[in-house]
Amino acid sequence: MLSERRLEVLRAIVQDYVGTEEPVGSKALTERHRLGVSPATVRNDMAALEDEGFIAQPHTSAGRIPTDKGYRLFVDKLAGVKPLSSPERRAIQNFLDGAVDLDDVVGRTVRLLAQLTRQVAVVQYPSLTRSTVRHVELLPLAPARVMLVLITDTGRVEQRMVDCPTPVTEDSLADLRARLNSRVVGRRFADVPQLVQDLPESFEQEDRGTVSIVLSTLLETLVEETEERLMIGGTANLTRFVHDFPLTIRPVLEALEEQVVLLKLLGEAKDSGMTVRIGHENAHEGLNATSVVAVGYGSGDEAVAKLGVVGPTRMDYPGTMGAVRAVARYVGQILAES
Amino acid sequence: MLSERRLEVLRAIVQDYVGTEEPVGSKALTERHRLGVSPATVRNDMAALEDEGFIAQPHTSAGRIPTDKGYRLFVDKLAGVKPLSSPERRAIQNFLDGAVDLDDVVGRTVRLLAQLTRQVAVVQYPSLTRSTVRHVELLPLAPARVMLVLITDTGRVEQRMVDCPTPVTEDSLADLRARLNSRVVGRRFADVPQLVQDLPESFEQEDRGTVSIVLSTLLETLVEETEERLMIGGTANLTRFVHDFPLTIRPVLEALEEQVVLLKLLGEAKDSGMTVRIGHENAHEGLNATSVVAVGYGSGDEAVAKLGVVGPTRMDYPGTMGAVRAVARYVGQILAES
DNA sequence: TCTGGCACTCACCGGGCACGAGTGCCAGAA
DNA sequence: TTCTGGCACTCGTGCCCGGTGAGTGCCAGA
Repeated sequence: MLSERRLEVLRAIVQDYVGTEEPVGSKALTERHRLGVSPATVRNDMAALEDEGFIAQPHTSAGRIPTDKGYRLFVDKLAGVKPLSSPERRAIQNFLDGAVDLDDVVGRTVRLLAQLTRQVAVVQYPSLTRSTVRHVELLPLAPARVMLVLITDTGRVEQRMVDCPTPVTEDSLADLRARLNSRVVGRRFADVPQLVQDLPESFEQEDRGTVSIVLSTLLETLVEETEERLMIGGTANLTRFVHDFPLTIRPVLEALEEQVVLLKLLGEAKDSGMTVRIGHENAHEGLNATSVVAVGYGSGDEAVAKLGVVGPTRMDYPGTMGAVRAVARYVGQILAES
Repeated sequence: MLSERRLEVLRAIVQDYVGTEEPVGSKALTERHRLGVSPATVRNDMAALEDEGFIAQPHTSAGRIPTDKGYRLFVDKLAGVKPLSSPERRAIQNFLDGAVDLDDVVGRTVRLLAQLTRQVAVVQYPSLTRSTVRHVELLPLAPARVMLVLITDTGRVEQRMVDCPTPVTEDSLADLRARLNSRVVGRRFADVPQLVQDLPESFEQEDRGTVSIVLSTLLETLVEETEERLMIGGTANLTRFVHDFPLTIRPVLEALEEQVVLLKLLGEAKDSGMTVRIGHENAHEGLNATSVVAVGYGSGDEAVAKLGVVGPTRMDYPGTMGAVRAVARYVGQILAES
């Protein structure tokens, strides 16, 4: 087991490296931190830490930098979550309070998170499957054409065109609308399929074609939209470290463009509590030099979606985690209010 | 005025430079193009072109590269628009045909354009002000709470919450819905304000409060949403030239993150026909090293929005213009069908 | 007006060299 | 046993320097 002081040395190395972006040597370390021992002692500790795989040397006559394993230990044992200052908290609230609709909430959240952490921010739209139905609307556009509009409790709206096999009257449409809503309003999306299962049977023969096609479109929408949407921002922050890995930036940008990858990334995060994935812990190759800090957010106790940031493994973990957690909380509040 | 051959030399320089990304000298030029004259002659022509400001030398003993002015002349006089191959056209159509809703159309368009041009693609959502109303829906959510849903002929849906001063009955809401729709369906958004101007007067005193707040919310939505939405993609393509301007990439990413800047950029493009803005012709400083190729698209003759690409001034103009034009046409068709 | 020749410029490349940060090891002190 | 100071060693970085070659401008002659 590592002694108390060796852990302290690791913490100091991580902190210095995050700050300076340069390998840190034994002498500099004793000068900047009150370790109470000489550089020679620190060197011995460093050798031990290197044996254990927590730090590494880029080349022989250079200082040490933390490895992924080193950051992992730092995050798990050595670092807390740094709470935001109260001016920062006020700023978050003010900024988010101005949002007019869901798109706006998500957009503002992304910008906010990118600005606070100075990294790339990713925010998932509230998931349909975990949301509840606020309203289903059926609009007659033409005799045999209906628009299906789905509204969630989180304010999200989805619409689909439905071509009916036979012309539908305003009356039977109103009937369907009423019966449909009475069954599904307030229920979770995941439960909708079985709630409407027997609905066609209760209609006249002539309307059943229309009813079942409307229902199947509704169910399709649920399935299709389960592949969630998300928004990203702050990609310009990637250029902050372009000087030491100009070639690392490309795979990251590519990964960020693939929603599938990002959704998987957020999906891997735990539902509650914060998840930190460091370097090679990320399955996607392009993100092997980055860390992801993600957390679920929601209007109530339960997470309806996730948000987080993507940055270099060499990031300020306590600060980033603090910002991510704070933003998630405030977004949850905003959603609960609307 | 420049002689025919000098223009030919300029064209050759632009083509070679776009291909190789390296300053092009007189000797290489005569070897790769059948100009029918010696390097010495070309040198004289180059000197003349440099005097006129069409090309420049990065440093004394190097070849020439085109200036913004040189590219401008190339685009205006020397380059055509390169039509796509028919496999490419088929691929576009197949890819766009699979779209299920407006978001999907725009998303696919962005990816397509980024892939075809290997540059950053920007697609504006169909504008509200130039669209027509397909339907306005009013949904009672609570006794004094109504959701306003606005549907455009291009498939776009906007919704707003309305808090009414007094509880509204289902009947009076239906009445308002019917009268509202009879006035505005099929009309252009820009005309809506004056079409509904006198509507409150025709209602009973007790409902006027509700009517006017619904209308004002509707009008607000029109104004707010005039600041359009857009989608971008292909930012990973920026890294293709990271080797010669690693520091240029940052301002570009920053500019791309500001929707306002992009909207202005597209807004400056002509409504019809293609617009090419080269280097310093772009007002925004961050984009001084990039060119923007933009064009309007729409379901009919008229443009409802714009799309385009952002790339280095050293881009394949004929090919890019061809791709942008083709994609715009197909998107227009898709929108017209839905 | 074009061409070949010629002198000149200057970015780029590779080698050699000094510098210095950082290391590992060891003997002696606490 | 643990820490400390000293010392030799490594090696990346920055700098200078000369050679090379692509490219130029100019000029005299066709």
